[in-house]
Amino acid sequence: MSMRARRPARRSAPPPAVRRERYHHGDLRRALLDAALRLVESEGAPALTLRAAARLAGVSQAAPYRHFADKQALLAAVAEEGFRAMTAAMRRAMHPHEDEPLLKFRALGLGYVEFARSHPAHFRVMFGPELADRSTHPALAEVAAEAFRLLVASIADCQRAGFAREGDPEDLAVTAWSTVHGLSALIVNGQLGARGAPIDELGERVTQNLFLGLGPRTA
Amino acid sequence: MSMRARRPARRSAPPPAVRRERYHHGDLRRALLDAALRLVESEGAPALTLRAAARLAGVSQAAPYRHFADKQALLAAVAEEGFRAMTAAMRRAMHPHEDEPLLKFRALGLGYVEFARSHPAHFRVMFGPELADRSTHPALAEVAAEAFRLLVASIADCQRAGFAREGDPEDLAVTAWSTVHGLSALIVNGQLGARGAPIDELGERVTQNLFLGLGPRTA
DNA sequence: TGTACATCAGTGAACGCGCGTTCACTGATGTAC
DNA sequence: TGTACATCAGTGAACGCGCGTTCACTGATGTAC
Repeated sequence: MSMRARRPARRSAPPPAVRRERYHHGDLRRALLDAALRLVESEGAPALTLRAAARLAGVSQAAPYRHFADKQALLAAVAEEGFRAMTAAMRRAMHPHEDEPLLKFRALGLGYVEFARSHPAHFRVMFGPELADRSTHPALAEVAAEAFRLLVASIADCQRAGFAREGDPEDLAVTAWSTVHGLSALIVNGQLGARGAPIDELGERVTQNLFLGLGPRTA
Repeated sequence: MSMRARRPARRSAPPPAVRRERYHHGDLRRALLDAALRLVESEGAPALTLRAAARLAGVSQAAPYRHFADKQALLAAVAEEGFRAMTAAMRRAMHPHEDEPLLKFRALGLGYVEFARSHPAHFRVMFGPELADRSTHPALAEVAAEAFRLLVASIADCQRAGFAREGDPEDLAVTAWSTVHGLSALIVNGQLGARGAPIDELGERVTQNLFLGLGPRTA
């Protein structure tokens, strides 16, 4: 017997999604996703299991299968949320620099690193090997592509303003992405521990170098 | 009863490490490490378990505990081997360019990326979150530090030759490291799949950009 | 407005699995005498 | 050279665990009439 009280339904429209004394959840998919995010953030990626998410959402361990085909599907949904949050964070960071393409570009990079720093496990899920094949997760592929487009556009802006050297912006974008992604990965996995500069400054310094590096060549 | 034949010992010195019809292995530590490397390379990091390594080495599942305190210790040993191999690969790549600091530097970067490309799972173990805390694995910390020193020295060479701009070489090294590490991570985790340039060329292009970027500023 | 019923989101129990680790043990080694 | 014995690298069985997934089921919903 369950410890959950069984009360008669009170209305037929979905509830405010807070009550959980009912047989039907209302929005279990959303609740599972939130639980999964909480798990990833607080316990790390390996703690993200279907069973743990169900537990945290207060439903039976078989319930998630009504909303996610399998574990990968939940993982992909978590990554998708991650890309959305990251893109939003980068946009927020860029916003104050609307008229200065180079500062805007740098803010984007700092936003990327800052997102990784504050959501390390989430970052790992987003870029981890489990989801390397995105062909089965088109929604994930799309949000990831959108983040990349933001970067390419920012570089193209710099080029138009004469602040970045010529060339295929996608090409420069891969370099810039590599730099901020690498810094993020190194920080997140503790590889820069005892290195001279405090972590806070690394983002500044590295993006500063990157920013110098992408400038137009005078030679 | 074991299916292994029991024969009387034939000599007391350690055997050529190939025979395995004896009760004592001879160099089980080495054999377990080799098994672990094989597992990581062929099945990926999650396949690396103490039991699987024991199986592959042909010993009981409890045997590894005579040589590794726990699973982390085996993992750390695998990562250590990885750093050694990577450093060796980079040195090999740099060798032909002994007198051209900038080419040498670039070869180092390409060597890094190439190592990651050809040993993706090993690369993940080396930089993964499981081993983020190296304080308990001093040997691992040392080989990792050596790789970083190689990079710093290469940058200092470039500066001395006037091919790289001024500044703390460690600072520039973190930028360069971020770039090659990021590119490696993105490639290894399949994030650059459909992107324009074939993977082969990405290393060339990105290191070329990096290389331009670190050059002395004329402005 | 009232009711039969199809739909489907949940339940709870079970499956088989492989893992890390511990334990008391035994076989082989090599050293002290 | 021969032997007793301490050492220790292996064995094999077992522990408890949590996982993904499946199954037959039941309770609630909301629609057709």
